[in-house]
Amino acid sequence: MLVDGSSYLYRAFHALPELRNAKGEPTGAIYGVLNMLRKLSTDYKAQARACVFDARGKTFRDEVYPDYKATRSAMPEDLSAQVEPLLKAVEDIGWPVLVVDGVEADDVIATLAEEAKRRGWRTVISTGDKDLTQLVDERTLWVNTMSNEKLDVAGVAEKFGVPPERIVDYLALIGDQIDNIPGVAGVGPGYATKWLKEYGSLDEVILNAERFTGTRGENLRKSLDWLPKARGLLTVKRDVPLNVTLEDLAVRAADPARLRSVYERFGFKTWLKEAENAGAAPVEPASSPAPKADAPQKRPIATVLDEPALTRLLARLERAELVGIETVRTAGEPMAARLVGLAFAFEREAIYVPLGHGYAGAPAQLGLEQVLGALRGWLQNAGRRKVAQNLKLDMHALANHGISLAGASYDTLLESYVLEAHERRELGVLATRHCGWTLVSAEEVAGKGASRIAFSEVEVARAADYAAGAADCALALHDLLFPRIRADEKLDFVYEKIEMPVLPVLFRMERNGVLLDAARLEAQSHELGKEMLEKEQQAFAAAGQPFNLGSPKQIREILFERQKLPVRKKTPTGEPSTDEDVLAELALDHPLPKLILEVRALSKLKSTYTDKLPRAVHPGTGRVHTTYSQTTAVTGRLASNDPNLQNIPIRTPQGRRIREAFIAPPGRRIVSADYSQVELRIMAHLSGDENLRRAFQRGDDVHRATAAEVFGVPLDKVTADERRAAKVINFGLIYGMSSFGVAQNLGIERATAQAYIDSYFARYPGVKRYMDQTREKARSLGYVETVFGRRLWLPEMKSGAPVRRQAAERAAINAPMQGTAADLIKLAMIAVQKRLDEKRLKTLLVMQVHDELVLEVPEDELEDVKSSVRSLMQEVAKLDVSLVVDVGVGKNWDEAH
DNA sequence: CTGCTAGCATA
DNA sequence: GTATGCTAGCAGA
Repeated sequence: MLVDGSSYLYRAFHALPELRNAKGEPTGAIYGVLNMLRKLSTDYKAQARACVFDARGKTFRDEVYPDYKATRSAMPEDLSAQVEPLLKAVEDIGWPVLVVDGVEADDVIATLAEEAKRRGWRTVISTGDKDLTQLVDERTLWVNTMSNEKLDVAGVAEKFGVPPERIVDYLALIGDQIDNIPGVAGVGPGYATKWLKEYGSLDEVILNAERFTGTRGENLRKSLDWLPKARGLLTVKRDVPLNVTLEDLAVRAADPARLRSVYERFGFKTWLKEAENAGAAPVEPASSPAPKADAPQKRPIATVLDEPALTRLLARLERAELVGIETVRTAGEPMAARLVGLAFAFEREAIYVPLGHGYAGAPAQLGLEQVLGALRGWLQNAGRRKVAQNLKLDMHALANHGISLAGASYDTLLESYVLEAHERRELGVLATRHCGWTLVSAEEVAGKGASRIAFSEVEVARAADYAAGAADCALALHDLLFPRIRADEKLDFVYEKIEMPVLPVLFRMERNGVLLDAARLEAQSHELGKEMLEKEQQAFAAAGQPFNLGSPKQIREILFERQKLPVRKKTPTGEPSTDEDVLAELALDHPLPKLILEVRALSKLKSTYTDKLPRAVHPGTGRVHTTYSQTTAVTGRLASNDPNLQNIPIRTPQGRRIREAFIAPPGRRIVSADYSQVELRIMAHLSGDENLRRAFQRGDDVHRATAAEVFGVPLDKVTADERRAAKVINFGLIYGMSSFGVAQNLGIERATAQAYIDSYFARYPGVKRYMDQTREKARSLGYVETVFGRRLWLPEMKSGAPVRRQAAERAAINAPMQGTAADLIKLAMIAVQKRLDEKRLKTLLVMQVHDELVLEVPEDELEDVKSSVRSLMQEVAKLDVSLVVDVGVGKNWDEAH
């Protein structure tokens, strides 16, 4: 029995929830690997066994291939902290540990397997790594103890389409992402199998390389020199020198005292109890949940199909202190969703109420109207508190049926966002990470992509597992996450005073939508189309042939291969770039790049905006309803999608015309209120820099003021170029700039850019100090904060890869400014909506674009709204620098600017 | 049909 | 240099 401990170490670390013992030391990976070994001990009765780990440092593969594993990132701290304790623990539970200097676990395993083979023994190799299937033969079995997959010779042939002795050929063709060994570009498992079946072996494929057609054939020919090397790297060594024999690995009984002390040390309570029962108890199977001290229990699921059950449900809902809810909805936009079922979790039970399952053989269900009629009072009662994952979606689904959800007190999506903005937070992911649960996913019950079925077609029992499980999980997650927020004054403020209160404001904005002049956009589409056609013809003439202007690949061929224009930069995949910067530069000397740029600009406007926006108009309301994501941007900003209303063009006159189509209905006006230079003002506040604060207090044009300081000229003598350079520097500061970026942006030498930056920091020493402190804080604490205490974690600050680390440093500089601005406008939105409600105004908030609020205002409310929105936004917080808001009014969004 | 890349719109 | 979302093209399966 040969176990690849290293492969399980990584997989266990990532697959299991974040376990810790009482001392707070991470134990998840240790638990996972020990669990694996325990399971193997019961599944197989071996006479010799070993658990093998990779040694640190270089191996022969690094010698022959310097890029080996070069793309692998450093081991996370929580994992590396577990390695040494794990090695000891494995020994303590009675498994010999092998770590051989300069040799990878794979090669040690292969060498021992070879020795066993010589002796005629049968061998089981347990690993998560498919590469080792190359060792499978009549007497050698490959098993993955995590997934329970077992492969013998026939199994390997079936899974990969090639026998074990061809696995290295197969792997060489595909390549290995993890170990940074390239294969043939464009060849995946499908083609690798096909080729090896046709030609028999990699050597034959290489010999017949000329016969392969197309891009894939060309790629194969490019890889001819490399493929044998790749195969060499992927072939395990079966003859490494070892100073152990199979006799040394003979299985011995574990020492009960050592077992107990291991389990005790790591807090594996179930195992400890079992070990204390003198080894008589059976070994716990691998599939049992992690022994997490405070892991919640899943609630049993029941389904409500008749009136008495509904009556009982309602009575219990009315008594429950807090209820987890989940709506099952038809797919598509939130505004169009219809209810298919409702789930509730409280006390010791999770309940599913199917409403619209209509497949053949579906059980008789209560009517939608009947159920909503019965539950309406509870759903709309603000005193009955609810929690859900992504409440806004449930609010929309219910609103579509005329129900206004009240008492929506907690949202686990927002709780995770406040606590761990940098982590993933799909419900299933949260369930695993925090509860150690595996949830039934929507994909599992309804399928995905084209084969997805409507929830109304899903079996009631399966939908119940899914929906009641989700409601249950929301309640359980809340119990775990909310106390962590309450315990931290800053996070409590962000959750209670910003995120939860802005949620209903966003909901209202989404339902309000914005009125669109679709006919106007369609007319613009038509014009843009005509213009594009003309430019396209000119481009074809300049190229001497027609080509697809939307294809960077074809543009590359025309410009760099046929016309031999110089390659200015490469894309991340190594192809010559044809982006705007490159084409703009080439356009100085050649006609074609300019035409391509012009067509691109037109095509972007047409395809993304004038063609698409009219189709986004909701048939019921005649307006466009975006969805704001409150938990996408790690900095605290909102994101807008379906459609994105936060990237409507403004810079070019042609683009601006699209804003003319965002209109107010008769008798109303569009009002736009935007914060002026808000991020720079926040920087002035955060840094306390006197010079910068003074510029804002005096009401100076801040870019002009910066130019005067940096270039040492009087304010009224600043040239346009100097102001432009100062503006680039100011923005650069917000983004954690480098001299390289500034130089590129201004088209100047790097040294000159550096001189500007030095001069800036000399004139604004407070800013310099602030930047240094922020970097230092991010490094030492691992996070940065906004003025209001929103926290952004930056795990990559400690990355061993300089590029990643520097990117994290720039994010650390930017996040407090971008994030504080996001906090400010969210607070302002809450205040504005509150006032609209209190004064019973008919004004609607219709859009938010990061530093701008857009409202639709009845003419008789204009004066009131203009002044009150301005003052609410300006007074939303007292910073050391005053906030300035510009307000504009118009019949459309463009005029309002 | 699905997922990725290149490119580009916003603050 | 920060933070996003969307589209067309294209290759893989």
